[in-house]
Amino acid sequence: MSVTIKDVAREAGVSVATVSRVLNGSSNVSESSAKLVRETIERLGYSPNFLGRNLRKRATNVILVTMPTSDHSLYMKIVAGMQLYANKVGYDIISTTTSQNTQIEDRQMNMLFNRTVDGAVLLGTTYDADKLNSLAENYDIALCCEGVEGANVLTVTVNDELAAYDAVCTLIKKGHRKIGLIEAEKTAVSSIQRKAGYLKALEDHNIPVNLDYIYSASYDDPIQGEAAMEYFASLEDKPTAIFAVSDILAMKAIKKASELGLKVGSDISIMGFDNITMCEMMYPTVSTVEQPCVRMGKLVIQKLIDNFSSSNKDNKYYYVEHKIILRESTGD
Amino acid sequence: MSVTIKDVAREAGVSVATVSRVLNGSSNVSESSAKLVRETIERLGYSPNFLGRNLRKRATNVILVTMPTSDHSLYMKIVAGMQLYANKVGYDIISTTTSQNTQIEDRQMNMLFNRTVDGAVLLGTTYDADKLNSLAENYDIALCCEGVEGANVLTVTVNDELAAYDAVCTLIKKGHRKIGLIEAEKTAVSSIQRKAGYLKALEDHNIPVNLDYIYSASYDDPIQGEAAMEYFASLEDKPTAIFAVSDILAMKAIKKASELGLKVGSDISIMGFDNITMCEMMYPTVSTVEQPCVRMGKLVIQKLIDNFSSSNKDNKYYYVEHKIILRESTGD
DNA sequence: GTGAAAGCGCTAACAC
DNA sequence: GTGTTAGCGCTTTCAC
Repeated sequence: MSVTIKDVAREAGVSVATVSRVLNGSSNVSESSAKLVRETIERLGYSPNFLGRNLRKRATNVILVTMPTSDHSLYMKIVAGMQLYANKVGYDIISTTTSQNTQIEDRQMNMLFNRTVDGAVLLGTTYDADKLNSLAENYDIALCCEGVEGANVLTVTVNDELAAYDAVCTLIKKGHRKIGLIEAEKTAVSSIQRKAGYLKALEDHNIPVNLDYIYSASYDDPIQGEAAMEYFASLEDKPTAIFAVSDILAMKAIKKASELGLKVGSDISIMGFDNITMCEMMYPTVSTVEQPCVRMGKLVIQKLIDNFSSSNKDNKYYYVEHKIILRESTGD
Repeated sequence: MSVTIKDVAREAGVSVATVSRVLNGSSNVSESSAKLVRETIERLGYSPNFLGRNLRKRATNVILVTMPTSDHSLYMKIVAGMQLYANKVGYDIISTTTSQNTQIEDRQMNMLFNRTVDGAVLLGTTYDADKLNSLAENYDIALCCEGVEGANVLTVTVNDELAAYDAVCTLIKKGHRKIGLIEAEKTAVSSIQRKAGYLKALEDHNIPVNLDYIYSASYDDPIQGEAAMEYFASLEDKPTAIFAVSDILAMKAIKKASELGLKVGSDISIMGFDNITMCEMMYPTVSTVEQPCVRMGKLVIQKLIDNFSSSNKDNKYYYVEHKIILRESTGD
C-alpha cells in the first residue's frame, strides 16, 4: 500500500495539517518542524496523491491539448512550445489525438467534464461554432492554429491571409506572374484565408486571376499534391511558381515535379506553409511560411491560464507573426 | 458550480448510492429508478467528477506514454495503435515528450507517484536499468520500441538484429557486396542490435567486414546522415548500397547523394529503418524496415493492463514482427 | 432494491 | 506555530 500524508504525520510526530503546510510551502511552520517533515517524507518515499489534492483544490493544473493527427510536426512543435511555458508556471500539458473523429474528440472533451483537466486547447477541431460556444460557456477552452468561423472562443493563429499574401508577393517579386495555388478543404478557415491572401497579392500587382491556376486539394490527403502538380504540368500555359497552403502538399507537388523531370527551384518554384521539420530534409529543401510554434504555444497557454481565474473570459482572436523562409524550392 | 451526484440524487428523489449504481452499471437497481436517474442526469447535464471517483477506486484508467520527441511519426503511430486498443478496453492514453531531458522525464514520472495515471509506457527513456528496475518495483511501467540493457521491465520491440539482418540480406540478394552502415549512438540498444544484424548478414554471405563502411552518426542529429553520405562518396572504393539504422538518417543520406549528383536507386541504393510516413513523400521514395506500430502499441498496452491486476508482474521481452518494404531508393 | 454512512487522501478554515 | 475537523465527489460495504 502506498504511503499517505497520515503516515508522514504519524512518523514525524506532527499533524497532517503541518505536513500539508510544508508540502504547499506555507510560511506558518517552524523551520524545525519543516525540516523534520521533509526528512520523513524523504525517508518514507512519500509523494502526495494528486487525486486527493486536486479533488480538494478543484483544480488539476493540467491542460489538455487535442489535435487531428499527431503525425504532423507542426502540431508537435506547438505542443513543445506549450509545454515549455506551462511547466514554468506549474502546469502540465497532456495531449491526445482526435483522428478527426467527433466521437473520439467527445471522449477527450470528457476530461473537461469529469475535471481531469482544467482546460483544453484544440489544435484544430471537428466541432462547429455552436458546439464550441456552448462548451466555452462552462469550460475554459482555446483554439490554436486553426480558427473556427463564428466561434467566440479564445483563438491564437498566424494571420493566414497576410502570411499567404506575403508568400505570394515574394514569388511575384522574384518575377513570377503565373502562380498556381494548391488550396485545401473549402471548410478550413486557414485555407480560405490563405487563398484570400493569394488573390489579394495578385490583385495588388495587377495580375488577373486565372482559375486554371487554382487546384483544390485537402490537408488530410496530401497525395493530392501530386495530382495538383500533374494537373499544372498538363496545362498549356503552365504556372512558373506554385503556392501550396501546407508544406505537405508542397512536398508532394515537389516530388511529382521531380518525377516529371522538372527541376524544382529553376523550372518551377514551389512554396509551402508551416515550416515543418521535413522542409529541410527534402531535396530540394522547401521554401515556406513559418508559423512561430513556440510563441503560439506560449501565448495560448498564457491566455488560457489567465482565463482560469478570470470571471470575464477573454475570447479574443490573437495573431502571431509569421516569417517567410526561402530555400532551394524557390531557387534560393 | 458544477452539478454533483448529490444534486442528481436529490432531483431524482433517490440516494446517491442508487445514482452511483446506475453510473456503474450495477444490476441491483430497478429499471424504473434507473430510468429516472438517467433522465435526471441528462436533464441536469451531469457528468461524474473523476477525481472523486478515481480517489475512491484507486485507479484512473489512464496510461501515460512518454517519448523523447514527438516530432517523429514512428512514435506517433505507435501511440495511435495504443489508443485504438486502450479505448476499446476502457482506458485513455495521454502522452508527453521528455525532450531527452531527465528532469522533464522525472516530472512526468511523477504522474505515476501522484496517482494521476495507472501506469506508463516509455517509448525510449533517459533512465538507466537501475532506475527503471526500482521504478518497476512500485509501479507498472513498460518499455516499447527501444529496450534498455539489464532492465527487467516489460518490453515490446521488433527483433532489431533480425530485422537489420533481413534488410542487409535483401541488399545482398540484389547483388550488393559493398554495403555501408550508418549506425547511431553506441549506447542505443536498437542501434547496437541493428549493427549486429548487419555484421551477421555480411558474415553469413562471406563478405568481409570493411570498417571504412561503418559510419557512426546519431538518431538525434539526423544531419549526420548527410555527413555520412559525403564520407562514403569520398571513399576510393565506394559502397554501392547503404543501410541506415533510421529512416531519418537514410533520408538525409539520400538528400546528400542527390546533391552530389548520384542517382539514388541506381548509382547507390539506400535503405532505412522504421517506415515513417515521410518514406513515401520523398523523391525517391525510401525502402525500409517496417515496425508494426499498431501491433506494438496494442501488445504493450495489453500486457501492461494485465500487470495492473496481477501480483506477479510480467517483465518479459516481447518481439513483434518486422517487414521489409522495398521502394525506389533501392531501385524497386 | 435501496439508503445511510464510512472513507479514499488531501487542504483549509478555525481554534488555540 | 500547530492541531482538529469538515468536506471535496465519489464508491461500496452493510443493514434493512
